[in-house]
Amino acid sequence: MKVENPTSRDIADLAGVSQATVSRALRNSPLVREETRGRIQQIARELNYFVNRNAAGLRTQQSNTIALLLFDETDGTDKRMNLFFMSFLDNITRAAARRGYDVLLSLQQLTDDWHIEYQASHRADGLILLGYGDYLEYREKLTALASANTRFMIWGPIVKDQPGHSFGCNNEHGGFQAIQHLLQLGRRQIAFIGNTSRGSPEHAARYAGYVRALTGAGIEPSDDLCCAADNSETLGYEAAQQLLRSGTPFDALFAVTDLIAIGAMRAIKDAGLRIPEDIAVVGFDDMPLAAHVSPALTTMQQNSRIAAEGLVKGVVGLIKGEPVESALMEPELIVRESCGAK
Amino acid sequence: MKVENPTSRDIADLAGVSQATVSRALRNSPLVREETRGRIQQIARELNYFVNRNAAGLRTQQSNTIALLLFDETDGTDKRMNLFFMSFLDNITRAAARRGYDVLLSLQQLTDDWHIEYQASHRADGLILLGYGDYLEYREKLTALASANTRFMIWGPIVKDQPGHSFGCNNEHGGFQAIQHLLQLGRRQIAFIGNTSRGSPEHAARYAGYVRALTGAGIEPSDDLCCAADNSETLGYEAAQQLLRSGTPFDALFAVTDLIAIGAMRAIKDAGLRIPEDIAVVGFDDMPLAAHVSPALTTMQQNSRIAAEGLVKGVVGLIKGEPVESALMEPELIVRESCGAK
DNA sequence: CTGAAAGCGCTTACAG
DNA sequence: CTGAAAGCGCTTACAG
Repeated sequence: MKVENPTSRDIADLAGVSQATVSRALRNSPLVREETRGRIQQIARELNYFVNRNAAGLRTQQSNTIALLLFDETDGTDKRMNLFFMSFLDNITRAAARRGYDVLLSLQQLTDDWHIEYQASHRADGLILLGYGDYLEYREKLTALASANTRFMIWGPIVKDQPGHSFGCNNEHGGFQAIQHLLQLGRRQIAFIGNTSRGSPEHAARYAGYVRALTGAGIEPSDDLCCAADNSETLGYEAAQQLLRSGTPFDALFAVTDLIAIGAMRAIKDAGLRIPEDIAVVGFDDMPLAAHVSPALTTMQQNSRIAAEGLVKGVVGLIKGEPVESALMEPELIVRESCGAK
Repeated sequence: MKVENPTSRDIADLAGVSQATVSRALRNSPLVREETRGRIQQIARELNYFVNRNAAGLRTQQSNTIALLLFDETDGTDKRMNLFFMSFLDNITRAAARRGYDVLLSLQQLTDDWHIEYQASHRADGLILLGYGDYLEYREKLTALASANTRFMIWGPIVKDQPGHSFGCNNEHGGFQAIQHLLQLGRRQIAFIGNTSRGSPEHAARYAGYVRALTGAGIEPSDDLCCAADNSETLGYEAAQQLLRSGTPFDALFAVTDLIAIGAMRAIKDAGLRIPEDIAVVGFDDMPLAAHVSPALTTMQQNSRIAAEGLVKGVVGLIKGEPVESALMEPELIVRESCGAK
């Protein structure tokens, strides 16, 4: 009774129906009489039959797969990946599975330009792009993707005139909240570390929130308390060192990412200062590390479950031809020790 | 000239050859005259053509895809994933890509039993199973997989009579090296935290290395210095607390994983003791966190690039019907601050 | 409610 | 070196 690699035809033979009826029954078509359907499904189960995805995909021109393109900006020296992505991955596969989609993983650099290939080769019905970095650099790639009619969602901010759809975090409001929190704790000289250039719109938005909060409190943001740094622990360390050496005093520091914050905290400690007593620190991301550094880092959390849901819902919508809007989710302040609130 | 969704037939028409010749040319068959081949490939490039994977897969009965099944034992309370896996994922996709394979990602629980489906549905040609936990519990699943003729590699130890092939870390030798290191630094009362039961053979093997090293140095391993704990920071904390309270003095601690070590370090600090002065600590895994805790954790590193290579090479071998042997790789001692060597 | 038939786009023996 | 033809295993109009 066992067939090696059963096909719908094998089931049809055993059930005494046509192959077409088997196909219908297995897809729960109401066209098939319930009794027949049950019998067929029973046989399929016994034979350990599963629909051949290649055949079904060829026929329907779908793969029911989403390609997840993760491009991170590790520069070779700093091989650490953005740990926030791990739970992101988890939640994305779950959100996709809930909708009947598999997830194809790729962690190549975005400098290669075979992303289009995923959809063109019918391996994926749509893409999700995850990564931090200089969005201006990607602009061209995104345009190519869009013009190739690729369905894709970008994890990131809503950027004017950027091709495609995105789902991201309300970074401006996140930055604002972080500073509000520090202000409420009585801090007045709040330094900022992060890249505020147009090339990293997410970080620039967090900076904009920083400026708005300070201005709203009647404090003039000072260039002397602002130091640029890309997302790495080492660069955070160096930036903090620079701020400390510049002589302009500050009693709080908002780092545009946790990784930068952690580097900065090390610099502050190396300078013999205490956290949060002398300098309160707030980060952004809530990567797993954040809860484990000492003191534990207060940070703006990006909920990866919500993010994953937004992205997957987006691509699936695009795949199905439904109208999709770019959207933002709200980050949440997680109060730990580094800000001095506890 | 642009065709919406070009097929090999479109190219054939444009090149004035048969569709079969196009197929051959695109696969670089030496059967096709070089001039013809070049012309065809040129046209394919211009049309942005990519072979329809569903059609090719249906014809060849292959998917050129490996499914990566990640099952972790997060108990709901501790949602942190084993961070070691992130770079593992990265290296696995790269190793697979090098061999022309895509990677399908799944992070479902192994308690579901659809893994067989991946191969039966022709979505993947083989599987890689990643996860820590009670291997005895998985035994049944593995047997089912094997009897369904599924090609799979397990990341883990070589277990007697376990179905399938595995690639893992030489945990016994790793444990041995960790203890050797502590002994060389003059520590004599070395505590152990970790699960030594048969259910976690990897951890049990590390314990075996611990015992061998101590015995070799003429030290009788003491049950009073050994405390069981599964892989979590919280459980590591509690286990260390228990050891400290028990009254049996110790000047070093070997934790069977970094996560446990990090929890234990917190307990040691909370007890007012210094690391490494009072108690030296060594972990296992070298997860990204390890370098960032304070003091930085000395640990046995598992090289994820080598691990990924071993696993991918294994499945691909199985897929191609080549003989595959289970194997082990050697972990490497990474000396940081927590052991007191620096 | 069911069946016969077409066709998705490839790869590959077979024939020349 | 090239072409005509079969067939991989489905899904789905079309007909009854």
